[in-house]
Parts: sequence; C-alpha cells; structure tokens
Amino acid sequence: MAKKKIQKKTAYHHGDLHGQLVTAARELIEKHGPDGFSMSDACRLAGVSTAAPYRHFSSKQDLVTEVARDGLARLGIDMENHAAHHPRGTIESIAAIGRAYVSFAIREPHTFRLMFSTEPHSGRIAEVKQVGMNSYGVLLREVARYLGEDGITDAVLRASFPLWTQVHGLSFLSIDGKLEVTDFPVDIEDSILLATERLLPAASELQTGETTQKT
Amino acid sequence: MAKKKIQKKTAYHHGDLHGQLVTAARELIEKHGPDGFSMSDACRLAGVSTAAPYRHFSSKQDLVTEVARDGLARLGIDMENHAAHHPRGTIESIAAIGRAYVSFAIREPHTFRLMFSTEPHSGRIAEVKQVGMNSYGVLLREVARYLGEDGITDAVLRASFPLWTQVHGLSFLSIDGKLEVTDFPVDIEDSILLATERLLPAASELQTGETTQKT
DNA sequence: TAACTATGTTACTATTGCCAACATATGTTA
DNA sequence: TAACATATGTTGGCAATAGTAACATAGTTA
Repeated sequence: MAKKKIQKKTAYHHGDLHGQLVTAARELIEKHGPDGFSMSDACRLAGVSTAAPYRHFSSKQDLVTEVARDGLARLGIDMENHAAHHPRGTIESIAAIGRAYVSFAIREPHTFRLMFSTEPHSGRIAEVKQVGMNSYGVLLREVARYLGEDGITDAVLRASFPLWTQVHGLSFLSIDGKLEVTDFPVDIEDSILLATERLLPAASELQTGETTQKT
Repeated sequence: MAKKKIQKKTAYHHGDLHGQLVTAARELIEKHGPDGFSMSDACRLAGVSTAAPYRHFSSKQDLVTEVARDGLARLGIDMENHAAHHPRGTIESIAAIGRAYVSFAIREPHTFRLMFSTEPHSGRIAEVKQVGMNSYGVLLREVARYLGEDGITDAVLRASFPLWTQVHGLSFLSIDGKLEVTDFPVDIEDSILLATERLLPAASELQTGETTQKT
C-alpha cells in the first residue's frame, strides 16, 4: 500500500522529528552554548510541543549527547578528506589532519567542546567513546603510514598522542580567544606544521619505509 | 551599650557571605559541574535565603566568574611554586610548570574549564584575561631565562606558546578521560617532559646564555 | 474493521534565577 | 544617646524550564 501524503503541511505527525531536533539542538547550542540551549527553544524551532521530544530522547542530555556523537563522526570524515588531498603518510597529510581538527573546533566551538566532554554523556560514554576512537583512527593510520608500520603498533600510538594533544590544545586556545593574549599573534597553520615536525620522529630516525611516498 | 553577642548562632547578618558563596560555588561546581551548580544549592550550603547572594553578585554568572578568576590566580601561584623547586631557566623548571598546570586541571577539572572559557564571563572578560596573563607570565619568564633573553621578547613568546598549547591539550584530554582511549597508556609526566624537550629550541641552538644554570 | 503501536497534544508539577518590598543590623553624626 | 544612612538579610512572587501523566491521532498489521 502506497503511503503518500507528503505535502500535508499541518500533519499531526511530524515526519522526522528526531532529525529535526538534532539539527535544531546543534544550531541552538552553537548560538547560545550548551547551557543557554533549552529544550523549549528546540521545540519551538521544530514546531512541536514541549513534550514531543521525549518520544525520541529520554532527556535533554540524551539529545545533547546525540549532537556530540554526530559531531565526532563528522570530524572523522573531515580529517580523512583533508588527509586525502596530500600524499599519504607524509608530514603534510598529518598536518592536514590537524588543520581539519582545529578548523572544526573554530567552526563549531560549542559542539566541539561537547564532543570531548565526558560529563554530559553519562550512560552513553562507551558509545561516544567508540565513535571518537573511529575518528582518532584516521590519525593513527596516517601516522602508521609515516612510520612505515604495518598496523597500529605501540610506536604509532606513542607518536600520535602528542600530535593529538597539540592540536587539541590549539583548538581550545583558539576557540577561547587565547591566541591574542600577547601582542605576538599566533598563526594556526604555522603552529600545526611546526609542532608536527617537532613532535614526530624525524625522517632520519625512521627505517626506510617503502610505503612512504614522496611528492 | 557594647553589643557583643559574638556567639549568637543565628545572626541576621552572615559575616562573610561573599567568601562563603565563592567557596560553596567552587565546591558545587566541582561536584556537579557548572551546569549542575545551582544558586539555590549554594544558598543552602551557606545557610541563607535564595535572594541574599544578589547583594554580593549581580547574577549567577557573576559568581561563576569569580570562581574562575580565583582559580586562575591560584594556578599562577602553583606554577611559580613548582618552578621554584628546580634550577631556574632549565628544561626541568619549565616542565615543572607544565606539571603544575596539568595537576590543577586534574584536581579541579570543572573550575579549570571555567577558567579558560570566554562564554560565561561576558562583561568581565578583560578582567579575567588580565589575571590569566599574569599567570601565563610565570611560564614566559621561565622560558626567557632558558633562552637567555632579557625580557619577554618575540623569541620568548614564540617558544612559549607551543608549550602552553601542549599542556593545555594534555590537561583537557586528561580530565575528559582520553588518556586511556587506546590500550597503550599515556604517562603524563613523561608526556610533558618529552614534549618540552622537543618543542623548545635545543640547548645547542642557543646563545651561551650565562643566566642559564646547570644542576 | 479492529487492535496495536508510534508519535503527537494538553495539562500539570517542581525547581530555578531573579526581582520587589520589607526587616534588621551596623556606623556615623548631631 | 537619638536619628539617619547604608549594608545586608528575609519573605513572597514571577516567568521559564525539564520532565511526567493522561489523552488524541495517525499509520500498520491482524
């Protein structure tokens, strides 16, 4: 039996309230911060009553967690896309991943903060962690290529973590307006590239690594 | 007539409500997060009515900002104390400052987050920024000693920022439980020391720098 | 069609931040 | 000491909020 009624404007049922609420929440969170965001506002945006969301989310926090989960997934895609624009397994491709990371933070600061918080996601921490790990995997695999390692070895993990730390810190300092604390302005691109070079084992320290490509 | 009544338990006036509220707010923020913290709870802790705080703070945010400001000042003191336990202007003293930073974050995660947020402090941003700069100065001066520079030069600022970025990122990853995302555990002390060594200009690249002490 | 399930609505409750009007203590000055 | 000014507290109330319960409506399936 065909189900049409697509254009029914004032339908009792919404159609995609779940998706609409996540979108509305993300926009409101970006505009007013996770605190300023209210369930009521999201309902007004989606055009439903204040009780409707509770058919799709167990609580406000549950909706917020959904925004975070979605953000982590999108970040992973961003990083992979950026890396793909460079020869794989090079300083450049690794730095590109870092730029994607900081760019995301600057573009969606409040969502970014949520993505790495633990507090608001109680009950779904493992799930969020898993999505985050998938995205972290983009960096890990790129570093593995750089090191010429065959898989995510301890050496890969050891080399990757300082890189993550660096761009993570740079992201937070950026979105919190700390790049201009002194009159000596910080250039984000330069910072990432320089830190990547310094923190990674130098090319001279590596095995030949036939998987490493040159430009 | 002398009015003592010092032991008057149920005094109408509180004595030091301002200070008590800041303390109560800090404790509640650490326990339930800046969102979970409620003015009402702070009032219950301090034993006053819910309207009393507004004689001392213009709003809830104003009280929260006070907690952040106080935290930044304490962080500066911590860093200075840690540095003082090592020969000045050395990798060790600089790494010690980093450890103080991360330690503070782990000890008071929610306050730490507040200290570096901009959002909640609208209206008093400049004031908070100033306190933060004073604390950042502890690192700047230490790096200046290491570089043998006479004051906070561009070289000092250039060398210091990546260090800040690194410990800032490490702090957030620590308090958000990201040190155990892989089965390869991260050692905070090692991370700080290694990053400090890698990110600072090597000793060999420096002028003789007679102010630099050796152990 | 009848029953079931999913998804909406309209009350409603408790809590919260904050304000206005009022009360009480302290300090100053005649 | 009396009277006033000021600082600091209280009670009562308001509007907004998260979340619940009872009910309504639509789509799915027997």
